[in-house]
Amino acid sequence: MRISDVIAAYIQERLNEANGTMELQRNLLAEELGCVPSQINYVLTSRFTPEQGYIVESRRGGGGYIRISRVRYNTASSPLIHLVEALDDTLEEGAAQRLVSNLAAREVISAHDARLLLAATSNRAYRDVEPEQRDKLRAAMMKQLLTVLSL
Amino acid sequence: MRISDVIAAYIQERLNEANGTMELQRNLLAEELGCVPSQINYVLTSRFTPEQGYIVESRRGGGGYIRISRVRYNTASSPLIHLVEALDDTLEEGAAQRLVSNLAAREVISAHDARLLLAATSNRAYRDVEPEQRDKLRAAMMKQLLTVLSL
DNA sequence: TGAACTTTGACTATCTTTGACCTTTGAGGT
DNA sequence: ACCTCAAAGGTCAAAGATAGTCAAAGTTCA
Repeated sequence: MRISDVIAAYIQERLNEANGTMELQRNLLAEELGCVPSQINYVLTSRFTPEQGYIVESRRGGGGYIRISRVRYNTASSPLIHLVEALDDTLEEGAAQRLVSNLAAREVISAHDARLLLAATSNRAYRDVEPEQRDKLRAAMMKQLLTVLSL
Repeated sequence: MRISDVIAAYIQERLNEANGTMELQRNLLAEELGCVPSQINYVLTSRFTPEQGYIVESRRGGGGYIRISRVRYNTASSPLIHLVEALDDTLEEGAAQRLVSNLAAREVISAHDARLLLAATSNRAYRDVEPEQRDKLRAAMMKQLLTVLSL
């Protein structure tokens, strides 16, 4: 198993326990999990982005910390609407996969719909599209589908 | 026996053992079976396509993998399988719409899934794709999605 | 014998891990 | 108040680990 996944799982776990917000000390956690400190940053930038519904704040110096919070979606207005607006107009395959897994993990979409979204945004369906156009197509596709799901 | 057949047989075997879904590591398998890694791709693209009832997903980089799933051939979903096999590799927007409506009317797919399929195969999402490529993309997309629906 | 299928390998794309070097901040001494 | 500096965290690029693409060369078969 990738060490990145271990780190991500650890953070998720603590977010669950603590009602959606947690703090950690980078060097301590790195030592505990047996990785270099900057790997924590890698995990944060690749899997806990605003696009995926997380806010990361931090502070350096003595008593420094990294705070991670899950954005709370109030169920009144569909979180998907905001997400669609926030999405860039280009989306890489890996980013799409992470986004979908995240929505499924947070039960914003069903596992069934997640499979469809994954298939619809995978490069496998895009063989006849110029590689330079794929990320734009993927973004447009994702927005279309999320919009349908938000109705 | 062709090496491609050996690879295909190996995958089938493991799919049988494992209830229709398996993961492999390309380089490891290539070494084990004594072929170049790209030959695995050849086998996957020639014999494990949606037309033949398979979904292939993968991930590169450290901890990468290739996951192959076979659709279930239960009677409820078999109309979809036959349909995917029969579909041409080009599909116009109107034809896609009629196809989806028809499937929904016959209750082969749910109204919910029908809305997603329509969105995913509508020209609205295809703005960045060369017009000449759109019908091929639409066909590939339809096949991927119908295959996922029959999983 | 020509079209279709298979085999290979060089090159590319993507994701992860690591480490050297940089910046910020609070604490304590003066 | 001001200075200094150790204790955080941040950045970035290189190296490592996988998988994907493509076209040339070889093989098979109707």
